[in-house]
Amino acid sequence: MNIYDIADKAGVSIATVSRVLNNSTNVSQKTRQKVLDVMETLGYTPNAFARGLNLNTMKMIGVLCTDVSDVFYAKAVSVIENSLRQHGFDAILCCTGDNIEDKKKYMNLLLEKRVDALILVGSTFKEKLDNSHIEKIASSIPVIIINGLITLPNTYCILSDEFQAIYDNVVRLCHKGYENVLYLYDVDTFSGSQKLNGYKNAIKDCGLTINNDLIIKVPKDLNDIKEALSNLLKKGIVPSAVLASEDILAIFAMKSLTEKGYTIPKDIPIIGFNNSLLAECSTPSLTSIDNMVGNLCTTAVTTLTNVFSGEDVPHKITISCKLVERDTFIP
Amino acid sequence: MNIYDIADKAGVSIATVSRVLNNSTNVSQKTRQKVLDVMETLGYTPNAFARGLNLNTMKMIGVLCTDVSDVFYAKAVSVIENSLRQHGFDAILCCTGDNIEDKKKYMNLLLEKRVDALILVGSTFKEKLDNSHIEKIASSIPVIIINGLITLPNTYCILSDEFQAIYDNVVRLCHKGYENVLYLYDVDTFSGSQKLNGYKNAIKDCGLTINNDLIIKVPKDLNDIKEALSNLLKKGIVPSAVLASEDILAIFAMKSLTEKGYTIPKDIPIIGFNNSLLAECSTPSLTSIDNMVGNLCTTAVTTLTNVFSGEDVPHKITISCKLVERDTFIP
DNA sequence: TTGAAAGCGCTACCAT
DNA sequence: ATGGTAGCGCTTTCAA
Repeated sequence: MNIYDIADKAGVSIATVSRVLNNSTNVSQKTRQKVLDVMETLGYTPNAFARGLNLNTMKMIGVLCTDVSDVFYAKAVSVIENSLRQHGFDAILCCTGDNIEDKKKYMNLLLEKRVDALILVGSTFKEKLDNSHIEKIASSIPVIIINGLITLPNTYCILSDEFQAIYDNVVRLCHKGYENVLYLYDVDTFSGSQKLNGYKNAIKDCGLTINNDLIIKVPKDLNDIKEALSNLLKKGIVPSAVLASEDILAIFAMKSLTEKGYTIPKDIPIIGFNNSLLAECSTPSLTSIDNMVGNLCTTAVTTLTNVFSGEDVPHKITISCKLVERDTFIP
Repeated sequence: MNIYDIADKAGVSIATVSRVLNNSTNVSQKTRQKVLDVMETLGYTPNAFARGLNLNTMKMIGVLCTDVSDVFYAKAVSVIENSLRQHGFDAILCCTGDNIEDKKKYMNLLLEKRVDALILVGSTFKEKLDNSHIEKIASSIPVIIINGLITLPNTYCILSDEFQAIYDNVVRLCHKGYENVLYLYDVDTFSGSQKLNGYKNAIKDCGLTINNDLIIKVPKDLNDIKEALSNLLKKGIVPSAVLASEDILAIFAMKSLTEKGYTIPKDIPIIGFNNSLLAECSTPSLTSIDNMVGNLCTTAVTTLTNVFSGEDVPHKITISCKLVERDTFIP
């Protein structure tokens, strides 16, 4: 069934039907109602492809992340999807995994689907790397990057100030006398390096020297973390506090240290990052830095709609984090 | 830029360009290469809307769930998206929330986008309720339902055998002497009632009587659960074991009971459901029933592709769960 | 206020 | 193997 059928039954032209469909003002109330009635009784649904072909948009946004099953990305995608919908957009989800070639491939697939924009969540693209590809995309549609920084025309970055958050908390720990702060992280994304820099700068600014044994890169796996901590302790190094780039790392560290006889937080306070559900579920519950993912994502969508409406939009917006106090560290 | 531009530059007709685009065999190797070269140098991207208008498909599937930020749905959506992509489909994500009117609205939006099928994850629709709406949709596109049961033409249900899983574990607990098994749940979805029935039937089949005080419906909130358990204990009822419809409920119950001086699992063993990351993160780690969400979702996608290729597909596929043993209950 | 008709960019059928 | 052309269902301009 199409616009012609409706026009026939209603005794008007397809132009009029189209006008009704698009809420055009130039239709008499009587005609409009007649057309609407016919649509209703026939159960007509406009064809979005034909519409898209004319308007060159189907109001769809491509949302890319490495993996929605990760709690952080899941929350982000959830908020993004809801905000987009409130603005009349659908979200095409694309979980790319870590491989950079796959990412490019998937971006191209989304481009072929003629999405109106791309939102990259926690892109693992680092500055200076592979910008050519993003550049090509940004030349045709806006690209919003959440927790990633790329300086190119038509790209907009929404960042949580992870550098500052880590910096502040390391400084705080140092000032409370915890000078051997162990830092755990797992990936070298933009976000990852921001955090790591926060740690390093804080250590320096506290007048301490960076001990590379206290900076451990380790996968999100309990056994790997147990092993890493065993090795550390074997070297005779006992961390005075632990800070992790993600809650799960902090929790696994807590489990490992508890197993080795340390009491958390009495012996070793621990701080996680993301303030995820995991933080609430662990025992003792995990003090964690909240990266304000909800804010980040709604800001991203607002930014996007502003771009669409031709407003002057800043290239970079930074949102501060906040510490959520629970049992593993009380400031 | 369109197919005409390519045809011009390559000195062929648009028909030939279209053939190259669609990998038709009736093109000489020489012509094909020439056209491909032109496409490459001009950076041509075919217009999916025009293509969709002709073929009446853009190879997109609507994926509905209440909320992707929930760990279970996140995992499900992740697997579904990946499987769909392997079959050349994109996933339009739609988080509906719990409101049934919203669900209907969103389903209609997806229909308007002319998706090729709908996958409902953990629908809260109950049998006999609101089938008319699904029926209408299923009359135009296939509807796959994960952990929900609706018997209608062109609907296909992929279920995890949650009834049996709960049943078996309650029976197991009873046989080990734990006769006052507390059952915690939070929602009355199809899935929810399957589990509850499993509990009730098991209690009966063990020759015990159902004690309604031991069946508690409570939100996924630590304080609510603390309060519910306090009330239970005040009545003088101490559960001999706890079974929960979701890991998070089990974990909060564990926290509450630990706080009240009980030792888990020595005093009270606990079993969760979903085998989520939370189970691994809690202390002690949570024994949990794995609902095989990965299997469920890949089966759903396979089922869908079979429907598309016109194969004879069963209306209902049930996949059994399995108990993953950790520290809170060792059978 | 309404209608006629020209696209939008592609696919697929029919010729050649 | 290639080209011509009629749609696909809609929006939008121009006329009336």
